Amino acid sequence: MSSKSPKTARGQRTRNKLLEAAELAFGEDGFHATSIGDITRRASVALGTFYVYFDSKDEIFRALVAHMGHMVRAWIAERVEGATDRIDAERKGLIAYIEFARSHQNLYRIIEEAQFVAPDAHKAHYQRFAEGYKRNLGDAAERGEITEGDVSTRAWALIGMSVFLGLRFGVWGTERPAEEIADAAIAMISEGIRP
Amino acid sequence: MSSKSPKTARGQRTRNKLLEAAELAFGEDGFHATSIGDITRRASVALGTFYVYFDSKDEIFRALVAHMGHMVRAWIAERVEGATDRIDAERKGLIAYIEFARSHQNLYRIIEEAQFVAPDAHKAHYQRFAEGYKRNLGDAAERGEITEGDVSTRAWALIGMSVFLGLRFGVWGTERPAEEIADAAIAMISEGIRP
DNA sequence: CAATCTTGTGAAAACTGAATCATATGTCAA
DNA sequence: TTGACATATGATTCAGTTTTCACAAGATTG
Repeated sequence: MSSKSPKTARGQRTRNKLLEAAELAFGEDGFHATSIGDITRRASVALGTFYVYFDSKDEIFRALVAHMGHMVRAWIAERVEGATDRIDAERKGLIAYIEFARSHQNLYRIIEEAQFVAPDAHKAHYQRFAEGYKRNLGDAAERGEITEGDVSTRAWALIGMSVFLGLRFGVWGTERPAEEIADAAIAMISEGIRP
Repeated sequence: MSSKSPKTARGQRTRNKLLEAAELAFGEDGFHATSIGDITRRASVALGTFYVYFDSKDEIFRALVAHMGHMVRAWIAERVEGATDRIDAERKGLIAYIEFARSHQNLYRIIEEAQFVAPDAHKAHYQRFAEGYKRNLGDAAERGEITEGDVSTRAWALIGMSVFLGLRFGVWGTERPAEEIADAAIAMISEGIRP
């Protein structure tokens, strides 16, 4: 019952303005360096208006994490669509992840910062990811598209790989095409590095 | 010239007490939720004493990140010693990393939180890691212990893998032995998942 | 065009915690 | 024992922050 949901279209609009402003502010300056005033200033509303829609800074941050979660999943699902097999899907998924990091650096940071601002939300985010991964890997193994193996370890390893490649080649530097990175990484995963 | 280094053994002792207290406090409550008072209370010194040795909260945090960096590298180097080849070294290194996360959860968190508190220190930490990785992978490929491939992508992928496996199976849960996780992950990396 | 509901306002209250500083205490060498 | 320097103290200052609240404005309904 915490967040007060708007009853009219105008209210909905204002709430959205606040969410968009918060996304920018948190993404650029981080959670702690961002004040409610920073958010309302960007949204061009008065300070008090914030508390019409959110109970606290924490709450808007959580709302943002959930929102980002949907975005990443939708972004990737869209781009993995039509993959010929699991390995192709992994490749397309990794390209999508790096490109998401690249084009949504703010959202990417917010998800990572959640580890310290809203640990439960962060954990839930990655656990949801891991569940999907495990199911996909298990199904693929049954269909014989990949070898059998510990799906849980594989899932978390692949997630970590994606997150760090996204950080390094999506956020810190964008000098190399996402495809190139994904091809190298997926080659390692699919063929292995043993000669 | 910023941090005031102690001139006597007593001073050195107090400085260390502060560092240890800060490690506990930051590890348990996070950077922002920890006040200087929390640190000095744990160290059993007065508030003002903090500023005898450190210029700011930021500075002690950075000192801690650097310190942790040394610890992880030493911890891993010690445990990788005597590996028969690169793949064996990767396996031993991953076990070591997960066990480090498990037995030094505070330090592990501090390094991760650095991404938002002292981004440059965080970046430097992982870049240093990546350099070592790249060199090792390159050398191993030359010796024919592993296939040729893009060392940079491989390095960052392996780092991400380690970090997330450390988080999931070292910090969030310790229900499975580190060896089991490492074996599964290294099997994937060395043999690949293509049937 | 009231009456009523929702939405918007910004000054001010209540609070937080980092950093300072004048002063006190400990240590040691001459 | 004295002087000089390093170390320790914590109340106070200072620069914010979040949150509240009494009121104003806008929208909608009968």
